Amino acid sequence: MYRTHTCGELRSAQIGQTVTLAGWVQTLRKFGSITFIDLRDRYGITQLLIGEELNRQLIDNPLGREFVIQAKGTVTERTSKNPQLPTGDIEITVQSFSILNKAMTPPFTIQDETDGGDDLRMKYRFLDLRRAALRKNLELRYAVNRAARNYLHENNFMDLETPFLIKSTPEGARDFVVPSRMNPGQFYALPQSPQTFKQLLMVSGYDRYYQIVKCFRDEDLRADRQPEFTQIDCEMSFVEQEDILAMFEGMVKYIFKTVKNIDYTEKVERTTWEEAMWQYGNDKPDIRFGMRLLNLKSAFTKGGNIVATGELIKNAGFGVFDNAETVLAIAVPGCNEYTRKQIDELTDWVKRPQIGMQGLVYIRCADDGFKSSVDKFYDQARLKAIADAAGAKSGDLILVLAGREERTRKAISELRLEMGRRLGLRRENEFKLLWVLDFPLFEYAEEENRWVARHHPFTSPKPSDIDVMIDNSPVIANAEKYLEHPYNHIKANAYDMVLNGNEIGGGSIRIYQRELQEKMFAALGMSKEEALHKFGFLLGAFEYGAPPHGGIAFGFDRLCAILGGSESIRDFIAFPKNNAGRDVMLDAPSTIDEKQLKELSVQLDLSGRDSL
RNA sequence: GGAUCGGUAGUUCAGUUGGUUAGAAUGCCGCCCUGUCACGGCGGAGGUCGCGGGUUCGAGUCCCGUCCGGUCCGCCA
Repeated sequence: MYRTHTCGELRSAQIGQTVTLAGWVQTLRKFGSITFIDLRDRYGITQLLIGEELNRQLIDNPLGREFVIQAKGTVTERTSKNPQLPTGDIEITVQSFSILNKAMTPPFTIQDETDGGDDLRMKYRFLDLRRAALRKNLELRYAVNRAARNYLHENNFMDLETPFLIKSTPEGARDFVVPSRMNPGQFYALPQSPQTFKQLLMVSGYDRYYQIVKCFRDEDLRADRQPEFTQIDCEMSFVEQEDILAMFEGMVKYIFKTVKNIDYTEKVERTTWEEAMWQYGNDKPDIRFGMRLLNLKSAFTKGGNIVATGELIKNAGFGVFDNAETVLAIAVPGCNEYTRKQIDELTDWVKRPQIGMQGLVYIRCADDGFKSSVDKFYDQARLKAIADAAGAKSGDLILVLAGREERTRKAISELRLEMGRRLGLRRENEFKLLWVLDFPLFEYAEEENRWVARHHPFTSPKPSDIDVMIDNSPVIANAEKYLEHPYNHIKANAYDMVLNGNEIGGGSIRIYQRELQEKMFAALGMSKEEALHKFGFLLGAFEYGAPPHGGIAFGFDRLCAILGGSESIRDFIAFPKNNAGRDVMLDAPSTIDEKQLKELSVQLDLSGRDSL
């Protein structure tokens, strides 16, 4: 037997017992004739005491960090206890020990505060994973996994596996492809999600399906995006949107309770996509704080009333505002004392290429009036009107951005998040859920001059919009005026769940009738033949009794990262890829040899590429 | 595809206006130490300053190119 106990479980209750432990040497502390060893495993750290006699063994067989050893000894009360360790009241007075395996000195310290950089830790991921910080992340991941499974199991969902080698359908993200040896010249694709399979399972009558499953997308990476990632993928039959929302806010609340012991009792807030864009400039707003947008150029709804804010800035001779497509403002609470330097710094912040604004207008609100960078153009009365419309109070600082519609909206949305962060309004241990509903069904793809599905092509339109879709041609006659095309206003039965400004899940009520699905494919510019070739199996299935159905998928890695209080999902994946999609430990991807290529009937053409 | 920051000891970093033998901390090695737990004390080893080219009497430092890594935009739910 290698061990009788783990390194995390012995307490003063076991004093006197003879035990055997096995683990890794975290640290050695030598004192002439005695040595202390912190022995570590997955469960914790226990101190070993090597006495005078045994200590001589260490001269011939010296120990080092990360050696794997086994030690037999007596659980003893410590003369000086360590309150920072759960096992800190006891130590093992070692009677005998043996080295199970030596270890090279690790390239970085295996401690909570490691001295290793990201790249190095990625290369030696197996060492990094020994650190308690990463271990806790993976434990949290497993806890979320179990909670989701428990909840879904209790609600009659069935975990059904779907294939990874499937058919490429170039809609949405780029596919990873796999050449087929037995079918020369042909390729499988790895699934971007099990979407069509779960819909087919609904047709088959498995009315509640789920899977915690890997999905693959060949797109550029981010801190919160990996080429292979895990989804909690779910689908239900005989449901309307309300049923799905209720079921899955239930799941997220259950995960909160089980994993974080948080009672999320309040109702999950809801907003429409349009409202979210108006109020936050963003379809995944962080609603832990207010600071909503004021549109100074066009009308907006306030308490059901349309307020024509355009009047607030008109006819003042300020060209920047007059010529801008849109002018958006936020009232930052308590910041009217920002110095010139601080405002200059903010101005530089919005001028960075990632934000891309030309400048920043400010209005300081104080009891004795307003002070702004546009005093030349706007008198006190008008500044007050703007401040009132923005809901600014004395002591606030109003920040205004002007420019092209989309860019300015994105910029003010980023600025709002940045100010929220600076003011500490994005509290790490506060969790706020939000449903964003009624997404547009289509999105205009400029390069292709056609409509693309905003969610995916299986999403159903709102019932009231079905006729709009049926009765109108998707053809965009005038690309300049795509905004006015009826398709631009069609809303989908699609919903996203947003947590603290992160999209954690999204789904829709699906199309389940062949005719409407065909219309959808046609709207996306697909010919009948093409649709049949790509999705004939699904269209066919819809003719054999497809039930109404819908579903949702949660980004599992991202959910774990947020619950763990981290921005980066890499720390919650055992073996992640780096920024360039490489596994630096395996050094993958890599070239394959000629023989393999030949078997696959694949020829490489790397002309025009800088390197392999 | 683009922007931006970084690459100096095993590791994390400092290195001023271009100027002697490139530093610190930590890790590693050796000696001392019976109560430490970030142990302590003394000593030591350890560098192609990512790579290539250029400017200069002289380059870690300036310029050009390139590779690698982080973050972001585009892309992607």
